[in-house]
Amino acid sequence: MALKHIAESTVRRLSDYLRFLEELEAQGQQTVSSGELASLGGTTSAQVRKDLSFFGSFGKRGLGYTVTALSRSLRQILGLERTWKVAIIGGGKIGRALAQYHGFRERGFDVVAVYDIDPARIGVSLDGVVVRDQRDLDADLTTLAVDIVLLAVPAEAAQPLVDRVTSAGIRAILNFAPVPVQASSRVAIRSVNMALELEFLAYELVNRDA
Amino acid sequence: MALKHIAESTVRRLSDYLRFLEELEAQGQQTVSSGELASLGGTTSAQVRKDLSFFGSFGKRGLGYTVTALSRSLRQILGLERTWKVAIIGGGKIGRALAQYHGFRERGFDVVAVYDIDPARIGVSLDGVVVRDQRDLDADLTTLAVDIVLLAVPAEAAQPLVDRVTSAGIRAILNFAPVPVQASSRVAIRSVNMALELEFLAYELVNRDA
DNA sequence: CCTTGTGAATCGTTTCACAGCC
DNA sequence: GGCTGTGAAACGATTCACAAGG
Repeated sequence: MALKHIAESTVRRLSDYLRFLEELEAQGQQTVSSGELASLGGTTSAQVRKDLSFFGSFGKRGLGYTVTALSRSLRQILGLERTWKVAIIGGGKIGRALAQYHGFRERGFDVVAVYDIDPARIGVSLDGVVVRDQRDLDADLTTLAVDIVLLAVPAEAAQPLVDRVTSAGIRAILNFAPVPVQASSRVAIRSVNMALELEFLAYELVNRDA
Repeated sequence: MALKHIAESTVRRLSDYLRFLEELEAQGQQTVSSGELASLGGTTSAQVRKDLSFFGSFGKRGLGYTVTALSRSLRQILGLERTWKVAIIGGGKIGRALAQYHGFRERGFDVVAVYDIDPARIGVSLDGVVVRDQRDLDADLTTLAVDIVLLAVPAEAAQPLVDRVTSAGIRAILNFAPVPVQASSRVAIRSVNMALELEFLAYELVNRDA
């Protein structure tokens, strides 16, 4: 299963579906239809069924999907049956906010270390994680068995750090620096660029129904 | 110009191009080719030319684009020739980090107000912006002439606030709550969901070259 | 010769529509 | 009757390839 390449948009929607399923589970709902999942996520029932069909067939015709079973299947597909170790590079405002963000741990992402180069920031404790010296980074990535690196550093520091952590074997990076970064196709990179999101909204404000 | 609907991906790339152009401008470079812009942004020269072609023809054959002229054109297309007033709802960790994030002001987005419902947070000053009582929100949105609202509140508070601010006339929202929110098609909404980005990376770690 | 601008071709995703099953 | 699963159709975005201009 999952032999072909799956579209990024599909994977993101699966995450959304999982969130809804967990809510429905908490409410004790037994089954759910593709139409119901669709309206929660702002998509269509056909889209939901197609998304799931890439990975198998999980529903019962005439009935829908069993909430708990589908929920478990999605967690397995998304690789959420284990916890993942996350290191944050950059102990500035964004790095600190990320380190203290509870939503990560809730979903199985454990922040195991935060790094900075500024001595004033090293040693500070953030929700139980102490900021470490960035010189220890390369060794730590291996000894701590870090899976995912979050980059919360200035623009000019981003690409060199991508190169550095990928050399150390990291294969997944979430970049918050306001600059596109590149790595080998073996490495998964996502960028979150908040200023760019605002620029998109500015564009929409100027051009929507114009 | 810009009559047809332009793909979101195109608009986002235009923001990237603009960033590169500003760098090149700072370095004093006079002209730039589509290929050069492409390699900076990790795309192709044909993509760059196609993106620009939706809005006009900005280059000279055999020569490329004049850095300053294209830069100005893109700023105009993206609606960045004016500043935009931004209000942040939620004075928790994320709201505070956003309020103090310098990257917004640098790109013409002025944080004019931060709101919270917790009396312990109200009155606190964040980089010159004082956290206000959320009860004042509706009136303030009009009197302060807010253009864009940033939502940095818990999941369950997000949709009600979307409804509330859109009723007050807001037409652009950047949502940081970890839940999809919906509004009329007159309103532009973007969501930044960091846990979802991590889940995508987890999926990639499990499935890439599998 | 170099590089743009763009129709045409390709590729990928979403939507449609219906057969199959509960 | 209701709802899934899925080929086929429609749609949309990217890439190709080349004519035209500097």
